[in-house]
Amino acid sequence: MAMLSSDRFAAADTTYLDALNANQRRAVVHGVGGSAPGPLLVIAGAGSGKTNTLAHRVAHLMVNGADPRRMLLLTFSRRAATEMSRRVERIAARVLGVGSGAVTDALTWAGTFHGIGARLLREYAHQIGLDPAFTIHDREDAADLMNLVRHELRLSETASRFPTKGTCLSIYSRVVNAQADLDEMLEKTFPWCAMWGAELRSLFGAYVAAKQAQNVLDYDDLLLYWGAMMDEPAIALAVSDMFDHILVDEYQDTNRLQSAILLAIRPSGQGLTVVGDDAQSIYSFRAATVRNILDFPASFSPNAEIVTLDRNYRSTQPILAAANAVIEKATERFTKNLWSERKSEAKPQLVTVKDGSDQVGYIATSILEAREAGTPLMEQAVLFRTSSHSGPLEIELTRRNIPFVKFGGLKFLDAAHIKDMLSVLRWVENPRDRVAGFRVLQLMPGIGPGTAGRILDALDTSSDPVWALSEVPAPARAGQHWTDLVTLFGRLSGRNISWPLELSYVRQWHEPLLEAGYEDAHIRTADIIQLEQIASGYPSRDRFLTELTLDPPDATSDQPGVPLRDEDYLILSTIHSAKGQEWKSVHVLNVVDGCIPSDLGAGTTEELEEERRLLYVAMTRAKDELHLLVPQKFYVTQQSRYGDRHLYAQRTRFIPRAMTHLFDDVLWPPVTPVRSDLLPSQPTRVDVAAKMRSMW
DNA sequence: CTTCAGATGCTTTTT
DNA sequence: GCATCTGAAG
Repeated sequence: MAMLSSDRFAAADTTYLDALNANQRRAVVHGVGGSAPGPLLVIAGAGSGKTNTLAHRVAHLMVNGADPRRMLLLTFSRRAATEMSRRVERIAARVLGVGSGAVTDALTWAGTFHGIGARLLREYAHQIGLDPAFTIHDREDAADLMNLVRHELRLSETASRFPTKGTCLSIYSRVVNAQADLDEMLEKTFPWCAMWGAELRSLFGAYVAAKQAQNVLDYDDLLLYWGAMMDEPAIALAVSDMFDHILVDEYQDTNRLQSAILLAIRPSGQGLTVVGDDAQSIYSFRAATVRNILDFPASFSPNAEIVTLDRNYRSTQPILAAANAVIEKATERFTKNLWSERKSEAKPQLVTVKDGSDQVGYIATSILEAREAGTPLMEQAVLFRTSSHSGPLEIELTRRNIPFVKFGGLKFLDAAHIKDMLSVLRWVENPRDRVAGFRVLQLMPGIGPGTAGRILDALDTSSDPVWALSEVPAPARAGQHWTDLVTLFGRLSGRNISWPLELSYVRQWHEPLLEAGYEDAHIRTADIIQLEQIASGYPSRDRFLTELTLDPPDATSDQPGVPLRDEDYLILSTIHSAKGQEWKSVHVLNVVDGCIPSDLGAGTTEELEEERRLLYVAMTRAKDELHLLVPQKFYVTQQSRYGDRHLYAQRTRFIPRAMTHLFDDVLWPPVTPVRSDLLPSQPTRVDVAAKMRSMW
């Protein structure tokens, strides 16, 4: 990237700035050209060209001599990072005349907090007493480990019921991410578990010890260890020194731990830019706090500069008027109303339907009509609060042959047989990882928790796990599976097989177990073939495991095989996963009390406010057409105590009667007879480890 | 110790 | 409706 040296472009053509409005331009050029720009906060409303502005700033910095390899770009997901790189590429290519890919390749430090954390931790592992070969537990693995520890401590045998593994992990995670006190957190957020304070503390202590013994980190550790690492001045200095510019996207969804890390890298705020919108803060369940944005300016002296982007380029004025009305009722708000010049007569639609099946029928019909009118499926989306709400719709779409891709909810990687395969790889990569080993061993007939535990104990005490495994007396009923596993383990550990060929060896071992263990083995085999395809996109086993855990493929599709097909398809997404996206036409499912706001989220005022912002985020995804669906009756499943039942639903409280004039009221099906075919059917310098332990 | 059957209880959203 | 837990049989 030597060709990006500064002087050559000092007088470069900056016409790309002309396309920006005044505030966007202020954000883009802030401090550029001076010695070091001071901290900058960009409050960017929905659809205000946030990504574009950020991309322009990155490009502008580069045009003015900044080295892209010394830029840290923290985004919310890797999808956002890719999108950002793509746009920077386009702008920079135009101005600098650099070939395609050159810029993106140079922006090496672009990713999520967790992803960047993992990279830095591997790099500095030796200095903080961490084995750089650590493996990473996703949420489910972490819960499994929590469960093992929970049983070891005999907490499952308490007289009254102890919180489940998932709840324990949520509490732990929340405490860590909010940097809060356990007892306070229990009191405030998990009152029904408050009686278990002491037990939870000891559980968490043992959990942390187990993670350390097994050389695994969970998601939270990636931030926690990174943060702790920054407490060591020498390391903090070294890390700070790697970057000239740090840009953070979606700052409203960062938590205290993340902001602490950021401030540790840049106490002065020099070269630091954060972008966010408090009206779109929807991740407080993950301990994100809007205080990060509010407190940002005053964290530095002189204070950070603030630029507000309130012109919306996405939606028509009637859609924006409705969205503004919804968010206006928020009890606490800091950003201004958005405005747009996109005139339109069409108000957003408030569609009342009888029940869930009419809702699905309306959507399918409306989507096909829009497609006939020239809006391809890819320009349309259906959004919902909870992943499971899309179930009936998915059935109907499949029935009508409408292809779709779904974001959010259950992931490809969560399927049991995929986890089985990955566990084999993880166990080989890190034989101390008991969760992985436990899972692999129990796949074989005749091996249950007891036997698996003893085998793992034997491995733990040995310095050569491959040898130790071959010394274990073969469990009788496991038969050929056992000897094959020992061979496989030895082969993969020896690294004699090239990646991704390894995976097909694992498959060969796994196949007979798959066929014996699952009724629908042949469907699952297709998934495993797809897994092999995904694997071929990664250079090595460890990269594959790490990046797959940190950045799992987030879409599932109705058709097996190639995940992203060329043909047209509809987008189904949770509102959370729709963050940052936009479509011409948007349908929102179940805009009724009990869904938005969710029953579970209607407890405290804060939770309720977050649900309001969620509806706001959903509405502001739409460019031209917005349909909010209000089924009058809807079916509730899996409710505690009362079982399944029908509920008579009310329109969401966030759109009271006084607000309905901003919408067109639609009743569906219309009173006129409907064609029957349209009716729906159905060397250690800091002992970070000790620090972690002493927390509990 | 494993395995299976029946009982029990519990749910959002994601890195 | 599902996953998880418990208890009894093999």
